Amino acid sequence: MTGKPSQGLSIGDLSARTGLAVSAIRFYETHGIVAPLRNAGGHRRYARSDLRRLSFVMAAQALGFSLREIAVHLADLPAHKALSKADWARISATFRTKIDARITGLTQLRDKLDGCIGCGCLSLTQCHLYNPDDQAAAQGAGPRYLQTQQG
Amino acid sequence: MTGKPSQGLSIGDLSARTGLAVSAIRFYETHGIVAPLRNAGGHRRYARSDLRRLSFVMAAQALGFSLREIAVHLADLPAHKALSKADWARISATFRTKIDARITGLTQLRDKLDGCIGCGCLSLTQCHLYNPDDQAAAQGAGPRYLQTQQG
DNA sequence: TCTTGATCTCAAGTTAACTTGAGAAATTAT
DNA sequence: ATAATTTCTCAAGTTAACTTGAGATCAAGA
Repeated sequence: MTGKPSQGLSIGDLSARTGLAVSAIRFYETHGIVAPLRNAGGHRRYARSDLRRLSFVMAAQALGFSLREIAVHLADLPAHKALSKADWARISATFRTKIDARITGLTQLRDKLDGCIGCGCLSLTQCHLYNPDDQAAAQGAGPRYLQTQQG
Repeated sequence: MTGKPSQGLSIGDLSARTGLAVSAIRFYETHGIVAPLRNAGGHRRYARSDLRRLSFVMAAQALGFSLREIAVHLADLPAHKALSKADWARISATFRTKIDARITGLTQLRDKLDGCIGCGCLSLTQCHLYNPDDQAAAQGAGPRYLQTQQG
């Protein structure tokens, strides 16, 4: 800890409390997720609410959301000003919806996978697993340039 | 379609039937996911069972599993020989387990997120969301060099 | 005051999962 | 037999999400 609560938290403080690497926190700044002020010497000074922002980012990422998506949601909030409980509740609710959707998608795909074990289908054209509907259900990994809209 | 069923499927056939790009199928080969034979001219010739392999890969990816994980599971199977129904059932069952785990993780995180809305916690040290237990629950995105073991 | 230690900036490297491009053979269609 | 496709190989580019390294400056304790 810096010991000087007068000027807010240092990047090292944030790192220590969130477990994020200092470099990651700086990286997030370039992506508009946090926007710290600077002290006289040019060092970043964070508000306590930034802890909450970062915690939200970490949670959302663990749930499989991309930084871009997350940034969009955080953009809805006051930039520097502290997050109110209402703000937090609002974005949390939005995410709850997304999480629910994702769980639903996974459940459906699981069930269809079960179905496919029995059906022994080789023809993908009629395989449950490759209905376009399901594709949207869970977007997983990597640079899939086609069809990777944001759902 | 090639029209000559004598020699198996061409890479273009696979592409047409799975929707995967030709380049992606070649890429998968370098990662040990498919291992086609070659005809006289050096062109790849796939078995029908490779359609099933690729379909499995696509499904698993949609569920958020990495190619590496998928490759490990497929390595359990006979390389060139056709997948038996039993083989398919076995890996599907394994994946079912993983899917279940993922759903469980998402559900727990959702509930904890709900809890956090109410608690208004700013101290991450005691926030439900950042219990190490939960971290393992869902590994989402990106090169997280630390702590990204394989679960 | 001086010496570590923390930060700063900026460029470049890394992993995953592919795509794009170039130049050259093999296949297929006419 | 030709032209038009398809494939082949291999190198290099792309996106996301960060990390690593270099050289310089700021801050804090002995």
